[in-house]
Amino acid sequence: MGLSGGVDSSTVVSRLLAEGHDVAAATLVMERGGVPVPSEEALERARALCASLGVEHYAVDVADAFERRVCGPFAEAYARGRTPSPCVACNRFVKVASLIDLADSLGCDRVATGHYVRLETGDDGVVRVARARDRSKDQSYYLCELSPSQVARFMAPLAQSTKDEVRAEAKAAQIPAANAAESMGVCFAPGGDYRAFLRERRPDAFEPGDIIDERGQVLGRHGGIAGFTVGQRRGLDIRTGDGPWFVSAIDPESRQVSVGQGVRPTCKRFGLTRAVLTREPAWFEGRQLQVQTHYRGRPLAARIVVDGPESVSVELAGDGALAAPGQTCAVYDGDVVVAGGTIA
RNA sequence: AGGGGCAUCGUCCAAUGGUCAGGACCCUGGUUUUUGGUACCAGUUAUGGGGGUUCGAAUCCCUCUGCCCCCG
Repeated sequence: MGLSGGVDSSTVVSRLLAEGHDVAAATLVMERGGVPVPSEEALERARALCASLGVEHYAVDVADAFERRVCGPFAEAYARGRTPSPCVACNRFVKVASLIDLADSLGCDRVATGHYVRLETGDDGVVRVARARDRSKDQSYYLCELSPSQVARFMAPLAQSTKDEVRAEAKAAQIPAANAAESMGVCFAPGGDYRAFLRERRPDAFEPGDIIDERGQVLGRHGGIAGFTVGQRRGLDIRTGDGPWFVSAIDPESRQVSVGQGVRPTCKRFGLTRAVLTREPAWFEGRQLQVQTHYRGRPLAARIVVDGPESVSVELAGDGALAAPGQTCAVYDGDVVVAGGTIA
């Protein structure tokens, strides 16, 4: 059981116990810039909770994996003019991966977290991640790149719960974290300031460059490509007075940020790399599915063509979507995640 | 050293002589959010200077300054 020390995971521990499971809890810890993540308080809450419940608790240092699978790629992506989705990578390569490793060493069958997702068994007998009953908290997007073998061992005790129910349950069970604040922002950048983190690690991504329109006209200067994302509007400081401008492309070689005027730049089609598929390629053929290019994004009707083992093409049926290279795109069949990948 | 035109938020524009000079973009802040962005909400900033007419001037008159255009 992954126990961060927050409300959700704390509630999951007591719930699993109540259901009669033999539970061991693990808090994944690391140090970022001299600051412990999660906080000392959260770790202490987790320890205290386990002590009071009689649950074994482990603090697992995941600093190495986090650096290699999340932080490193995060900085690298920005330096290449892309916009990474660190939480998706973290869930797959750090959180769930570490928990499974620990489960193996302890002889545990399954791993659980406090994610708001549901698990659904398909007509082919394969278990997949699906949207939580509480749609407003649904985190299936963040778990869309879990491998099938990971999902097979995954448990999602909060699948049917709402946040309010969890808070009430935590309160009733006298869990100290009941009133803890929601986490937000990148966990590894102090104060959530990812740009300060990047500036220190990749100063080259903060070299000034030109802001140009589609005809190559220079409209302004910028303070580094790491400050921009395709689709971004604010921060360009373009004062033509005739409508907003949006970032349409970022070129790391020339350090040029291209912008277009008027409406948000949307893509009708784009490719996914490092895609994780939970269906056979043939299954996708001609099938009407939905894609989501942001955690809070609306699912959009689309077709998927599998081009290779980890490569697919997405073709939107409607007006297109804001698709920033480097971001995660989740593919749904209704409520069920059938694929996930990185926007090319 | 002829003639004509224009000067309003940071930018681009609006305002029959009459409510706190309006909007868009930018910017700032907030909401939302286990990424970045988007979206939504809110907010700051202006009548080039000086005179005059009028109860009242962004608006009419004079002048200074600065731009633009046409003809020499």
